[in-house]
This record gives sequence, C-alpha cells and structure tokens, in this order.
Amino acid sequence: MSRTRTPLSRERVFAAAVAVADADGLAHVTMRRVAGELGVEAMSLYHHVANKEALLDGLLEALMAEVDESVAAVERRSPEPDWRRALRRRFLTARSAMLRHPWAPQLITSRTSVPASVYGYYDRVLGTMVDGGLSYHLAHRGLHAFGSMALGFAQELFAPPGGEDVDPAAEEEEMAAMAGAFPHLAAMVASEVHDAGDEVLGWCDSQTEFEFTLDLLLDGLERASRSRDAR
Amino acid sequence: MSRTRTPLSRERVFAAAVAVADADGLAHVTMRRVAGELGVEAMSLYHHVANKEALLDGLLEALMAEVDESVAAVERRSPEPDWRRALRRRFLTARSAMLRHPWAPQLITSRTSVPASVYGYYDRVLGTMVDGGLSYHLAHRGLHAFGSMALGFAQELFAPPGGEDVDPAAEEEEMAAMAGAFPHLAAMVASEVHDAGDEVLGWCDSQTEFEFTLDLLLDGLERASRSRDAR
DNA sequence: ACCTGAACACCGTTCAAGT
DNA sequence: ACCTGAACACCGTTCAAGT
Repeated sequence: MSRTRTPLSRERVFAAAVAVADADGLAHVTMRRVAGELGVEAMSLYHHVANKEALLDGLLEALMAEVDESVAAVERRSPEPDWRRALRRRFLTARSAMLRHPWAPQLITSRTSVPASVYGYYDRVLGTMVDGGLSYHLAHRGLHAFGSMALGFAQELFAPPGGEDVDPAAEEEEMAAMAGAFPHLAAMVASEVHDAGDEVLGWCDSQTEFEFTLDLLLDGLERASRSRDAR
Repeated sequence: MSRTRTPLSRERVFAAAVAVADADGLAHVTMRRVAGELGVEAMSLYHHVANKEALLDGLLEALMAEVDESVAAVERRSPEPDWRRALRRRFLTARSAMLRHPWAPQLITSRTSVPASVYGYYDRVLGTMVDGGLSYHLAHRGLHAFGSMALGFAQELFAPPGGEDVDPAAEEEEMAAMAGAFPHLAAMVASEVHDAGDEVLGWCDSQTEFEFTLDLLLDGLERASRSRDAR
C-alpha cells in the first residue's frame, strides 16, 4: 500500500473542486467533499485556501483558464480581423467551453466580486471593439449589452443552468398547466412545434436563440457606430 | 400579555421571507430565521410549506405579485398601443420593482424550475408582441433575446446583485489592480470618467445601460419583423 | 510546515410527542 | 389540527494538538 501522498496545492484543490462540480453539481462543492476527493480532511484545505469563498473564486479561475485556452487556440489557428466576426466567434467558443460545465452560469452569478481572470477576458473583448473602431463610450455600452453572453451564456429563464437535480415530473406538470393557463405561450409552442416537427420539450434550440440575440446586439452596435456615437 | 397568536398561513410565511430577504439578504432566508420572524419554531413552517424549495418558490411568487401589480397599475393609468413602447415601459416598471428587492436576480437564477407566476408574466409579454404583429416565431426569439431583461434586470457582471455583504476594500483593491493589468478597461474608465466628471465607482449608470441594451433588442426585433420573418 | 480531531455554531429535515 | 423538543446528518470554521 504505497499511498504516495502527493502534497496538496492550490491547483490540486481547484482541480478537485472542478471534478466535484462536474460530477455532482455546484451544491456538492463543500469543503468536506472536495477534501474527500483529495483523500484528506476538510481542515487541510485551509492551508491552501482562505475559506470557501476563496475556493469558489479558484473554481471560477480554473474555468476561465479553460475558456481562455479554447479561445486562444481558435484565434491562433485563424485570426479574424473583423471585430464583429471576431467577437461572435469568441463568444460562441466560450459558450462551447461553458457547456462542458453546466454549473458555470450559477457560479458566476453567485459571485459577489469578479476575479481578475474575468476582468482579463473582458479587457480583451473591449480591446477588440476599440481596435475595430468603436469609441470607448460605445464599446462600454457594448460590454454591458453583451453581459454574460460574452462568457457564452444567456439568462435562460425557462431552461435553467442545470447541474443540480432537475425533476422531469414537475417539468411535465408545468407544461400541462401551461397549455391551459397561458394561451399565448401555448399557441406559440403549437406553432413552433408544427414548423419544427420536433418533440415538445426539445423545441427550444438555445444555440440558435443565442446566436440570434448575439447578432441582434452586434448589428445594433455596428449601426450605432456607423451613424453617430450613441447618446 | 395577550399574545394574540395570529395563525400561520402560507401568505404570512412568504411575507416573512420577503422581510428577511429585504433586511439581511437571501442567504439569511433560512427555515429557522423565517420562523423566528413569525415568533414560531422552524418546524412549524413545515405545516404550510413542503420544504425550503417551496419556501423559495413562494418568495418568488410574492415578488412576481408585486411586479404584476406595479405593471398593471401603470398600464391601467395609460394604455400604450405600440408594442415596442408598451414592452419598454413594462420592463422598466418591472425593473423599478426589482430594484426594491436586490436579492431578486439571484433568487430567480438559482431557481431550477420557474413558478407559474413567471409563466403568466411572460405569456403577457408574448401576447403584446403577437398583438403587435410579430409572428410567433419571431416573438419566440424575442422572449429568448430579452431573457431576464423582461423581468427588469440584466446579467450585470461587474455590479453584482448585492443584498449580501459587499466588501468595499476588496472592490477598491480590484480597481487598483485593474488599472495596471487591464489596459483597455483602464483607458475606458479614464475616458468615461473624463466625459462624465463623476466619481470613479459611480461611473456605470446601469439604468442608462439597461435602456440602451433594451432599445438595441427592440429595434432589432422590429427591423427583423419589417423585413422578412427571421431565419 | 503541513495535517488532524474535537468542538462550535449553524443548516434542513424527521419523528414522536404534546395541546 | 397545529405546534414543538429532541435528534440526525449535514454545513463552514477555529483551535489546540499532533507529526
């Protein structure tokens, strides 16, 4: 039994946190559980992270590192001079990275302070807009307009982030109640399902919706840039 | 000491939950704390709500009831036939209601299933678009594009929902680090502060940004509607 | 220096017991 | 029918103690 005790480190702690979140969802990322993943007691973690907040900050840092890598890889392969196309592709790349970690949106929205890695990412987004000819004023508005879309996810109210336990029975029940109580939604579902021929619960193609909204914002920003500077 | 024990009820429980959230933030909305607010033991709550999830669902229902009231009051006072102006005003009314409860965004994004009251609200938003001449297909895209903006809040990454404890020292420190490490963000802040003459931390007018993004989306939807149906 | 056991003050929730 | 006390299995965190 040569239990070669690899010494703990911040990196190992954060990697374990990612593993737990991927496997069981964000709610299971507890000091005790992450420690268990490393074959150690909960209290040992406190030698490497100040407290649970710091653990979650590190979890977000690890996630952003993965996003940054994905984005950099794509942009190295084929540089894109047009700012709109560059941002579009970058956000969709971020999205594909985020989709591998369905707990990401909930983690980001729960953080009260944004770690440096997120600032770094947004700094590059801003740089792309300014290099593309947008004023700082309009680029600033662009940052706000994109919001979390820059990181690859929209505020999807009817398709929650997931990662936690989703009750399909409750969802079914909601759908049934919906048909009776909400005439416009029911008519819309009927109309869209008719066009798509898809099954009822799969009719929202969030990838398509994401791209549609993104293009609405990109087009609007460019139009504002071409006419006069906004406001 | 005539402790006139008003009997518990779902309504009283949810109202107490709102009071706790308003006073101390969402994290303090616990079974024990809400019960304490009502002068009762935690276990008594279980006679009126199934569990904590149900308590949070009720909290959201109470919030939506307030939003619905605000919106209905405005729309009774002065009906608005134009769908864009109607939605714009409705979302801004929702926003002013949400701003009274800074814990609202976090509550909504944390919910894994959306309660009926939210469906009702979105059903009316959809109805407004369809009555305004948008196809169900485009109106569906509109619902996704608005996302949480329909409820009055954007995914503000650099101005977190708040309600919980915010550490001003840490924020100060982040700002200082930003200036050195993130050239584009630093230049943007400098440029915007110069134009506005405002203090450093107050330069993001989220009301203005919210309206700008909202108009970008409304304009884009109308343009898509006027040309041909999207996609 | 790094890890740990026991302890503290909290959680949500169950269950048998009170009125 | 409605409320409760004690208990259980969890949290994050502190602190004195081990190696």
